[in-house]
Amino acid sequence: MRRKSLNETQCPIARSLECVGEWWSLLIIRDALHGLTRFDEFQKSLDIAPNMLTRRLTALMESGLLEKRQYSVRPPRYEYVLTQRGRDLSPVLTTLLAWGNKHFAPEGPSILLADSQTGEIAEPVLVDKVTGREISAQAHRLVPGPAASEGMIQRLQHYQRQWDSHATTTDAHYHEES
Amino acid sequence: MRRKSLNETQCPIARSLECVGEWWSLLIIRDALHGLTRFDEFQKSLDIAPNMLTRRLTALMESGLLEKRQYSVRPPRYEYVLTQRGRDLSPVLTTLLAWGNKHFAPEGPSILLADSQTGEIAEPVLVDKVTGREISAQAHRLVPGPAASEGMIQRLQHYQRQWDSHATTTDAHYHEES
DNA sequence: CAGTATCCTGTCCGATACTG
DNA sequence: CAGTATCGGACAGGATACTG
Repeated sequence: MRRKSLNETQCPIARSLECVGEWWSLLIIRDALHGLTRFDEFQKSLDIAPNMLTRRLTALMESGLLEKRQYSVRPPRYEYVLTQRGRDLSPVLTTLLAWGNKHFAPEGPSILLADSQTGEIAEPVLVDKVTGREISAQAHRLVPGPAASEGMIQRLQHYQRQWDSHATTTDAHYHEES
Repeated sequence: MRRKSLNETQCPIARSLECVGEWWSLLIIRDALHGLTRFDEFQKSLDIAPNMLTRRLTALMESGLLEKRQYSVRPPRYEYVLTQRGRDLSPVLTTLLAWGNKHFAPEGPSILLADSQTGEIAEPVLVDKVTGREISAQAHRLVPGPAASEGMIQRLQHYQRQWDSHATTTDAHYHEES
């Protein structure tokens, strides 16, 4: 395949990007999460060339994020629906949305998340379901899982050392940036 | 620029992807979050061609995710450190990690997130900081923010209709139409 | 060590034309 | 409406050589 280094990588982030790294992928998933299912809905919404859309849809199906379903026999018509795997990308898109709102919306956000019942604006935060505490670089760290290879363990140890020294040496100027 | 449709888009997800859509970007940020700062640390960790690394680092600096800082005068040496904007990508990477663990680790995850104090495995979930409830497609929806254009409002209304019909046809029990 | 300078290939992506 | 076929351009990404 294209990037040999990744096939050897067990890094789940790299593996995830293998699926949704291409530019349109996440936007298609975004629209699918919004309920779009048909070819021309996607095309109009994304303003994407039809051949590109075909390619991306095919790739997403091969990755198991979308399923093609026939909804009409005559004429034969298909719709593209999210699998569970695709739906599970929702938190990724939500955090991406929050990040974009925070950093690329000088005149205020144009899209916000709201509670369906109360209508109140929601503020998405990542927390540890076990302890309820907010996930942070200080309070959490990465550890090797059951399937970690020897190389991965080394890598994580290396990271840990890097982070330790980084944290102690650069803590000072963290606070002086606005 | 390359994708004219996106410059017109106010979608914060699209704007975010404008920054980190390229393939290496998020992996570099991942390593930077782990404490890597120097050119050759990145290069060894990512196994990336040096010219590509230069290009990506430059792009990330132009997007305001990284800063170049001189840490030695003679010989002149620079390090690449995350800005606040770059550090704020951490939740995105964490959710991506969780997604990868869930869907692309048949023999179990190779990397997990753990509580630094207790060592307990953490389970990242996205919740609404206001209500404390978990963010879900059923309990939350997207609404136009203060800077939403007329087109964006239309778009969100369109999404809402799509989602309603989708929800009622596929999961009738979720939502009684009022 | 920390990159820069070239050159090359793959492919992402767009535009257009066409089909059942 | 729901795509497929074909062509071409831009650029991400790779390999290699070279520099202070």
